[in-house]
Amino acid sequence: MGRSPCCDKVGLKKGPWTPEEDQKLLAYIEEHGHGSWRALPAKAGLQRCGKSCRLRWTNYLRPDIKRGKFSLQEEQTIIQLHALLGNRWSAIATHLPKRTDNEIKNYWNTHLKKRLTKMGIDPVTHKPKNDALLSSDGQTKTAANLSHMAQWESARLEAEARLVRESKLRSHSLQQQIGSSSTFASSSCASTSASVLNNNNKPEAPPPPPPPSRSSLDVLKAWNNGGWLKSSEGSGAIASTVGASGDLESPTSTLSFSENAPPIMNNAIGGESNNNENAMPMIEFVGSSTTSLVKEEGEHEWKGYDSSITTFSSGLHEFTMSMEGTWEHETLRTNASHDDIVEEGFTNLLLKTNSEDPSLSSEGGGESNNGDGGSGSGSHSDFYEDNNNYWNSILNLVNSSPSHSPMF
DNA sequence: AATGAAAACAACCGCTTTTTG
DNA sequence: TCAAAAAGCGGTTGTTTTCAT
Repeated sequence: MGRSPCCDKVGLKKGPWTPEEDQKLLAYIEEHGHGSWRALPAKAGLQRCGKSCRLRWTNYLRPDIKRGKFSLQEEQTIIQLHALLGNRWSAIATHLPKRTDNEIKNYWNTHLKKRLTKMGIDPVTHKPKNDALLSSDGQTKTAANLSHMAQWESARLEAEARLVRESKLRSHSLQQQIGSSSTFASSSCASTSASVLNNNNKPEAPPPPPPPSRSSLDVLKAWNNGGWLKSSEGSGAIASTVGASGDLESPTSTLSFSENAPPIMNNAIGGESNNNENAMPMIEFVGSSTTSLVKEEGEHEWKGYDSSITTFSSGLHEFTMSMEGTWEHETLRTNASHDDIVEEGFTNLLLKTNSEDPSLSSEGGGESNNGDGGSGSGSHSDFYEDNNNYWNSILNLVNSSPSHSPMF
């Protein structure tokens, strides 16, 4: 059937926006809301296509976005979430208050990607580039398994997120039916502003449903709280313990999975078959993660990031890790250039081996229930620990996402 | 001071997904 | 139910700025 172009391109201006154009667009939206983007340019007296106006508004003119340099914390967040989510910029953006996906994407492409590359880390896989050189069996195998694990978990989280979102939507519509109103916290920046401004035409329009990544977080949080394992142990029903820990506003939702047989991973870590129960490598973060983010009222700058000791255990491994040392940027900040800080901070974050900190050493190798002990288990390779540290830090990040962020 | 290269940023393009009538 | 419109999203390109020579 084909689709009509978003606008007829004849006579429409392209390229950078002028202050005058910005002013026109701002003034029009402030007064009328954007309504239909297609119709907006004519009404606002702009020689632009509606899509261009929408992008300009979404990425630059909206009052609720922050411009300017990314903080170290933001950079860390981006890197960690990119490791988890890949190039899903909009999902990443929901974790960074007031930042747009476009800005994050650009920042990644122009700064962070290069920086990681420079550090010898593949920005796509977030693994050291010399993987290939990790010749021998165990390490390569471990790397492969971790990669599988990450991919599998990512896919699983997506599926989870969908289900949780659907569940919440149902829950929300039910609430609406019974007259309950506005239990939603603000959604993502974009949808928030859009929903507000859309009110011009449809003042009664309900706020948009929470973004999927919110659900992803919920799942992670639930998972992180141990609820995942606990609830899934018996029946395969997965109870999302959202809100159970008291740090989330949304109601508890319970879902059931028909697929009680998750995709079989190419063995769990270490490649051992681990009884019947662990066709998939469950990872449990045994709840001592005390990481917290403190956000100052009125400004969305992370003021601190407590160190934490997190026990990381999978069905096969258990580690106790301290994130201490990772967040020393406040000190570093005073003594080094931004890039130096980042180099240091990220290097510590991503590559720091446990050898520097006794508490980082794998607790008894953690492999208490690992009968394998084979490749890579005798001594955790640095790579292995690095990976766990890395992924743990990602989940710590997710776990510590403020419940009142726009994400929620 | 001039110039070319690299970096950074802003915007566009085109595809996909969601919404609406 | 279906088609069109709108919005979302990620990749890419074009322009501007900065830096090195």
